[in-house]
Amino acid sequence: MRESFQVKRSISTLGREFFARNPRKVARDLLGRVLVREGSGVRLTARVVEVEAYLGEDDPASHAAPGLTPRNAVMFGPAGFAYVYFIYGAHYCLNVSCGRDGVAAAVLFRAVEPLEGIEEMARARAIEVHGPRDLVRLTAGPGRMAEAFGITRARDNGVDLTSRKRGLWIGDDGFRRGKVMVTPRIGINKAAEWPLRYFLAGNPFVSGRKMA
DNA sequence: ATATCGATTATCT
DNA sequence: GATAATCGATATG
Repeated sequence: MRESFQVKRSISTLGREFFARNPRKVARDLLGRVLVREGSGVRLTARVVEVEAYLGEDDPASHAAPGLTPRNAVMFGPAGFAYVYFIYGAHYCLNVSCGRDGVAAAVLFRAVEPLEGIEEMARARAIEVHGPRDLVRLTAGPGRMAEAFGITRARDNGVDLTSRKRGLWIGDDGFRRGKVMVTPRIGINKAAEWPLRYFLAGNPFVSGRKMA
């Protein structure tokens, strides 16, 4: 069977070494990878199209800026683990820890493009998907994609995203990303100019401004 | 298309 | 007691 006839490609996990690097590099290389939720019912998969790097204690915008606390502990630990926080009394957001054990760093997942399990995601979001507009609103934005994947702090904070054991992981399906755009991060007041937001140029599921 | 605003709570000062 | 890595609704051009 020729490659072009293949509909579903197998997905391989990303190893610890992938995440144990500078968060800027991890952020850029995460674009085009696949977020997977499985283990209870239908498998959910979605392509990562927008992320932001958070540099740790020296980054005023990072939750790690005040130093180690119970909330941000995962970011100070080894790379490849889920840091989930709750914000504005309403939304969960998913990050993955990066860099060296003992040094805080993370990448925030801001938007994904749904691949499998769209009906399940819509149910989790409590919205109906009819046109392309609704589809974008399903997973474009950190709070939205977290809700679509049923991510909560109680359930997912501290989960090892390099392992399939807990049913939430990051994989590679062989997709070759196109052009990457870099802009300042969204929704922050401190260090607002730092160019640490990365997204796939032209992808409709990217949230916020789509120009550099 | 851009702007402004309210909701709602875990977390830290 | 103030703040926040957001979202959805409403208002206006």
